[in-house]
Amino acid sequence: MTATRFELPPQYDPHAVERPLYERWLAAQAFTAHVASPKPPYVIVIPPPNVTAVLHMGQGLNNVTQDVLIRFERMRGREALWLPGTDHAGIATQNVVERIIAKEGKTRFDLGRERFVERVWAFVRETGSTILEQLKIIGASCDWSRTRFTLDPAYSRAVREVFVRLWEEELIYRGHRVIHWCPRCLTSLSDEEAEAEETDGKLYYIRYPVEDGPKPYLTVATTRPETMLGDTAVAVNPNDERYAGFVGKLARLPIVDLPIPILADQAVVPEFGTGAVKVTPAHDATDFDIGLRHKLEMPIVMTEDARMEHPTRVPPSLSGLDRFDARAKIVDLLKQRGLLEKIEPHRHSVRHCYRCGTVVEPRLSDQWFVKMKPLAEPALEAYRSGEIQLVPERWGATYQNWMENIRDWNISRQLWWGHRIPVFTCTGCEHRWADREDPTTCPKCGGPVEQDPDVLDTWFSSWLWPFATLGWPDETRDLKRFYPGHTLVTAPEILFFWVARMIMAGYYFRGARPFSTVYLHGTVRDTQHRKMSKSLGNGIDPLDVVRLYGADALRWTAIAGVSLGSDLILDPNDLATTFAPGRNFANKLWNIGRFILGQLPEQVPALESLDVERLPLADRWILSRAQRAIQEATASLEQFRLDEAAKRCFDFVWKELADWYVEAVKPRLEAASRAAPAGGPPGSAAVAASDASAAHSVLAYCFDTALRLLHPVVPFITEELWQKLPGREEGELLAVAAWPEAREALIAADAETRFTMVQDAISAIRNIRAEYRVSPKAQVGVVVTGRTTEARRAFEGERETIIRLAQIKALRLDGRRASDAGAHAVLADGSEVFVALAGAIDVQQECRRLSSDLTRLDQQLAALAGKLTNQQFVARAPAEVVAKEREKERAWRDQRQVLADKLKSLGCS
RNA sequence: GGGCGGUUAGCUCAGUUGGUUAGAGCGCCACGUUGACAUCGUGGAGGUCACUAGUUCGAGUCUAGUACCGCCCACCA
Repeated sequence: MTATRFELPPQYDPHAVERPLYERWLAAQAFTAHVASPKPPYVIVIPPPNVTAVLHMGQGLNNVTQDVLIRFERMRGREALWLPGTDHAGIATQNVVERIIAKEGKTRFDLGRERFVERVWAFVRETGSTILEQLKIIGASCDWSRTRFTLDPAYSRAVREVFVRLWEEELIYRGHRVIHWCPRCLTSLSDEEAEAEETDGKLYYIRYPVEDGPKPYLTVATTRPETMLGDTAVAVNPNDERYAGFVGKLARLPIVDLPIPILADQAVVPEFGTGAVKVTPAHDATDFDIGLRHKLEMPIVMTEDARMEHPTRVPPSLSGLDRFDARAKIVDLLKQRGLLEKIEPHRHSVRHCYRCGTVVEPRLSDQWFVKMKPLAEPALEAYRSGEIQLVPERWGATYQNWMENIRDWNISRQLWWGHRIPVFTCTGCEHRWADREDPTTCPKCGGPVEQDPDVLDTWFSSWLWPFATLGWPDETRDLKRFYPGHTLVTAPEILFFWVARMIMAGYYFRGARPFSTVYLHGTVRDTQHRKMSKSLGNGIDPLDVVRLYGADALRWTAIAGVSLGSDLILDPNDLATTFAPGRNFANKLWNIGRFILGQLPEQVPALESLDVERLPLADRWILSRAQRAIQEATASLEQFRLDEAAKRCFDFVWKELADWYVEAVKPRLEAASRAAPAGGPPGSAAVAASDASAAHSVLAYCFDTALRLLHPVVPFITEELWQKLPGREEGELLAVAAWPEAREALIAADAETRFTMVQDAISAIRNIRAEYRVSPKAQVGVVVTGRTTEARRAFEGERETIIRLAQIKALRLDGRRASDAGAHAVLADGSEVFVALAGAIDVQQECRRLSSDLTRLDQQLAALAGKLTNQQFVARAPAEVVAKEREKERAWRDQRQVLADKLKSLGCS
């Protein structure tokens, strides 16, 4: 925006200022953290978005929250580092590129591993910076000079180092067990990556014929009939007397037509289903354990993409069928043979792949696991001792529960995109080891070596983010200066995936917490409280919001619209309403700025040069309110109550500065501009000028303070306006300016009380005018009678304010009035307001008004009297509470008296 | 099955250790363009704080239970 401060347009135009300002911040390196600076550090590492991601509202909320915190701490004088970057996101990214080449009619197997990975790299190089650029658009003050990617060579070295260390410490092992397998992504998943979802399914009761048993068959219940092709036993609980006679006999597995043992195992719950369960060791984790205990065979009867296949167990008619088609067909076959007893509806949880939603298939395979118990202990202790705090605190129980019941982590993925597992096997002597370098020959026998084909779980690299981004394992200057970090801001969804594991890695590899506070914000939802998602089509594109209403409006809604830990509810069908508060506020701020900047001379005297004690009441009031705003906003930010901080600043700017102070000070400013050229009575010009000059100081100070306080939430508009304040030096930036400090000397409780009386008087007059429908143009006469000396002084001091804000012609403060034709009001302290309305007044209406006030007061007084005559209350309540109630009663009685007198004098019945 | 959260104005939500007449934004009604702002101003209407019982001098706030909504965890197949 090139306009000078005297010719700003009446509407704030975010597009004209945002990009140039961001460029300016970058050019000034305002967001760059310095290793050599003497300031105490404050570090946030970004939750790295997927490298292929485009910004969505959840990330908008996440990043704006981080930006508020980092900007606040930067202004407070800390060496603030917000470290940005992206995650290679193994499965997700591989899926994206697989979809792209699918359009060319190819699969990754057509390309081969090397060419496919090259293809992914090309894609990442092309699109990988998209989301980072989008973060700039919403104003994120990241230190872009430190941007990291989890597949950077340096970062990959850290991943490899961690793997090898864990290997050396024997915390990594090869496990042969049933894991979660995604038949679409063709990879194994960790327990966390297989999301349970309640589903309405069916429970099939199937009869397995029994040879020489007490009965000719045994009925088992299953939700997955197709797995029966892999059954190698039937199990019952050892204490289940119903089946005692069956244990040790053989059942005939239908369709496959094989004999399988009936055995007893503790894992079987007698109450569920029939109490007899089919055992499929290769396709069910519990059955696998049973299989181990009873040394059963464990045939795998499905292909990796979940089609039925087995040389002897799958009959030709089922071979090659998808598992769900096979299920239907098997159910038919059982029906035909009279072996299907019944089908019951059954609600149970089914696990799905967290990346593609496919139903996960439990599958027996060999994978690499990390032993987690040794890692979890310090992480658990960190929470218990308070070294790491969760905000809101209630997530602590969830964290603790997970840590206490932690299970080993399957870290191998059958993918191509990611960190290849650095395990090597000699094809000669079968020696197997993990290596920091790529070996060409076996160190034992010199034979040829093969590397493990799998890659590591993406989270196995991101759990190192707080230190691998700073150069670990090297003891870099960055690492020494910026580790440990401070605040981690994220959604609870990745508490286990990422946060818990970062804490474990931090203690294990660095011996120190990665951060001291975990701030967990809510989820972005639509008005039906559904999570915003691409598939539901209920999302809001943050960039659309920026285009329509500006980045600050987006930020305002994301911060002021959501309290600590709660979800952010937005209406995707009504962006205008959703983001209007932020846009309106920005515009208000802009116009307050327009007015104030237009008033200020080039040289504004510093506040320090004023004798605060002698300032007009309104000035002392607003200066005091500014201190409160500073104190309260700062305290709220320190407690992560960002919405409270934002709203407190909003109220200061709009409800206090604009609605009252600016209006109160206008007469003085006008008087000065009138007096200056012509001159009135001797000396009046000088007085007016000095009054105005003081007002300039107060205005400049309050506005400057407001801009500083609001900058973390709405950085663009505040910077733009701040730049236009007089006295700005070349190159000065609000982004790195000092956070305001409250000054005790400016706090004036008495001024606040007295100005409140003035506000009450004005409101009372306005109320009467509205109620009697007095035209705004009608300049009525008003008499205000202060009850106390204090009140009278206040009204006298702000006489001009009352006249102006209540739109009145004549104001008397001596209690004398021309007639009784008018409307009355009684203020909280018993002061009286009389508005002369000769002609317009309707005595009946006035009576009704006053009596209804009286009735209300009487009701309140009655309730209060009940309280005060209650001996229990007087005896048990704290003395100050009782005193407060007594004081209240006195004030209400005064008000009542005044009202009653009025009614009497008006002759109301 | 276990654990956690929510239920306050038409809508979205505040209400921090129990203590003024329960608040805000948006929406609604009335009036109004006075040179900062109609993306505005002034005034107003609107709430038995989900329900029940309890603790207490006093409960939106604490306790127990009920109902509905949501989230997390869990090897009952």
